[in-house]
Order: sequence, then structure tokens, then C-alpha cells
Amino acid sequence: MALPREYTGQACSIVRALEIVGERWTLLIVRDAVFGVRRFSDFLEHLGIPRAVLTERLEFLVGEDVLARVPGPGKRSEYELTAKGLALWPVVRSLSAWGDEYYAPEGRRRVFVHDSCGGEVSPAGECAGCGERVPVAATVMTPGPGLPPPSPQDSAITAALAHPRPLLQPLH
Amino acid sequence: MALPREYTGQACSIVRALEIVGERWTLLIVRDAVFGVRRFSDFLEHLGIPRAVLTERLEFLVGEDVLARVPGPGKRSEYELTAKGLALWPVVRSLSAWGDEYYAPEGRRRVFVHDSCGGEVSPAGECAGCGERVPVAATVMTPGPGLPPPSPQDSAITAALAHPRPLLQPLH
DNA sequence: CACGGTTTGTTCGTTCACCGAACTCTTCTG
DNA sequence: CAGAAGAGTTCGGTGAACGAACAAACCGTG
Repeated sequence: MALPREYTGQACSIVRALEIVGERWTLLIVRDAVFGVRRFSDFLEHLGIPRAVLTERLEFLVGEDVLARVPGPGKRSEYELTAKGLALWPVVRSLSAWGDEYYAPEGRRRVFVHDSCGGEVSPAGECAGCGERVPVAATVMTPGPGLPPPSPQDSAITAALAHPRPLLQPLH
Repeated sequence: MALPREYTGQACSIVRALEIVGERWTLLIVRDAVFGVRRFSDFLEHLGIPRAVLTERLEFLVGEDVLARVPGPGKRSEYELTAKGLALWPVVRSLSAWGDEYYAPEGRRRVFVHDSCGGEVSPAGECAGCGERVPVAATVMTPGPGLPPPSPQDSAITAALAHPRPLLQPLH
């Protein structure tokens, strides 16, 4: 069966990668996971994704070992990035840089800084301050000049992400 | 109208970027463009994409200034990456690295080297030999150990890409 | 233990993009 | 001028995405 998930039999790692993360919503789920989102309801609210689609995507990503389903507080299950999922950060980060460069007339929406030295982290993961390679967990996401000011109808997640926050730190 | 191309009104550069390049086939078109593909028929043959979809995608990418339609030999038009399109290379390159890392049991399918020193170029664009940042046009794509050997039923494009080739150099 | 609310799904009818094949129009080529 | 090749367009069929309604599990509270 020719699932739209699959492409032709090309022996190309980009094709393989897109068969995993190339569907609608998938990279945004990974983005949110890096931002600290872990619960079904939070993904649902923040993304505005249909429930059935979220269910399917989460199951698929768990099956591919991009996310892991872990018990959270009160037996509620949460979805956590695996090492493999975390390895997708450069993809998401470079998309963010491209969007900021060409589709953010008011300026960049997100700026990433090194937690220890405060220097800015480049899309490639290097700190402009100290020159070191910065692990994702040592990166703080801060609002840039192009991020709209908080609005009352923002979701709780959106509001939380409008303040500086270390990546990967669980919300809640 | 809620085009599947669009997402919710999130003020996020990743969302913006995915609205441009997040649809099926789009990043593979950009990949092929970096590899030197320029003609409608070559994209068609190499990707195995439905014609109508290719038409729509190329027009959209030209409209977004990711590709430019330029007259080729004999008034045939060709599609050429713009600077904005070329800026998508880190996205494609990091997807390639991720796919090579987790979905290439026989080893990496593509290895990118610096044309002047022969050192390997990292996904971040740095040469492991000389330490310089390597422009895309100074990068040579070579087959890696995981690339299957040439087969008779390969398309002409696939066959051409099985040999070392500088990126961005037009095929034909 | 009963109850209401929250969380995490599932089901279902509609809409829309993707698909492949056939067709059209223009431009080379001999 | 005839034929082929390139670059699309058209069209019916299929499957994924959508939103709303429904359902089950779990929670804290009285």
C-alpha cells in the first residue's frame, strides 16, 4: 500500500527521515517536546491539532523511539523525548532560523542563549560568547523582538513559553 | 479557509517555515535542487512525484522565492535555487544526518567533503580537515558505505548522483 | 463509596490533498 | 513536415486530515 507516509524506494537518508518526521504536525510535536511539553492535553491545546491525529502521531513516534511514554505524576502518562528524538533538534532549530530570517518582519521571534555564559547559541549549536558547543539542555529559549506581546487569549502553554525557559525543562 | 498548508495562528517561525516547506515532496525538491536537478522532467523522474503535484509545488516555491524560473538551453525553463532556497540547506543537511544516524544500518549513504582540502564537512558546515566553514558550492557529495551499488533500473539522475559531484552544479 | 470533572482517547461524516493515467499544447529534431 | 519529447492540465478514485460528538479511565472531594 502506498501510504502517503512513504515515498518511493529511494535509497536516501533524507527520504527515510521524512518518512518519520515529514508528516503534518510531526515536527511541531518534536518542537513542543523540546520546549517542555509532555502531556497529551498540552500538545492538543498548544498545537490546535485534531485529537485523533495527535493520538496517531504520538503512538507512531513512540513506536519509532523518538518519544517515550513515561508515567507522570498521578499515573498520567507523559511523552518524553528520547536521545533519538533529541537528535532532531538541529532540524527544528534550522527551520526556526530560516523562518526567523525570511518570515519575521518584526525581527526574530526566538533567541537561544547559553545558560552559563549568556552568549547567543547559533543554529549550529555554538555559543557566540564562549565558543563552546552548547548541549540542548544548557540552552535557554528567550523571546526575541519579533515575538508578539502576550495576549489574554493565549493558551497557558503559549504564555509560559513567552518567558525565558531552559529547553527540555518540563512544563508543570 | 483552513488550507492544510496552514497551521494555527501561532507566532512561531517554525510554523511559518513549515507552511512553506512542510508539505509532502517540498523538501525533496529542495534537496534535488541542491544536488543539481533543474528540469521539470528530471524532478519528475527522480522523485516519482505526480506531475500535477510537481507543477503546483514548483509554482509555489517560485512564488515564495525559494526557486527561480530561469531560461535554460533552447528556451526550456529551468528551476534554480535562490539565496533563500539555498538557506534551506542546513535543514536538509540535518535531516540527512539524522536519517544516516538512525536509519542507515549499512552505514551512511552520503558523505560531504570540502572540495579544496578533502576534509569531511559536518552537518553544521564545518570542515573537519581545515576547520573552515565550507560554502555549499564548495562541498562535494560523495557516496557513503551505505549507498546501494548502482542498479540497471536506476534513473539517469540516480546514477549520476552515485558519483562524487559538487553540490549546486547543474546536471546536464 | 457516589459523584463530577478532568484526561485521554475513539468514532464518524465531511472535506480536501494526493495519486495515477490520459489528454493537450508547445517546442525541438531529423 | 512528421514525430518525439518536454511541460503541463484534467479527471475520477482513494485516503488522510478535520471538527464535533461520544466513551472510558482516573482523580479528588464530600
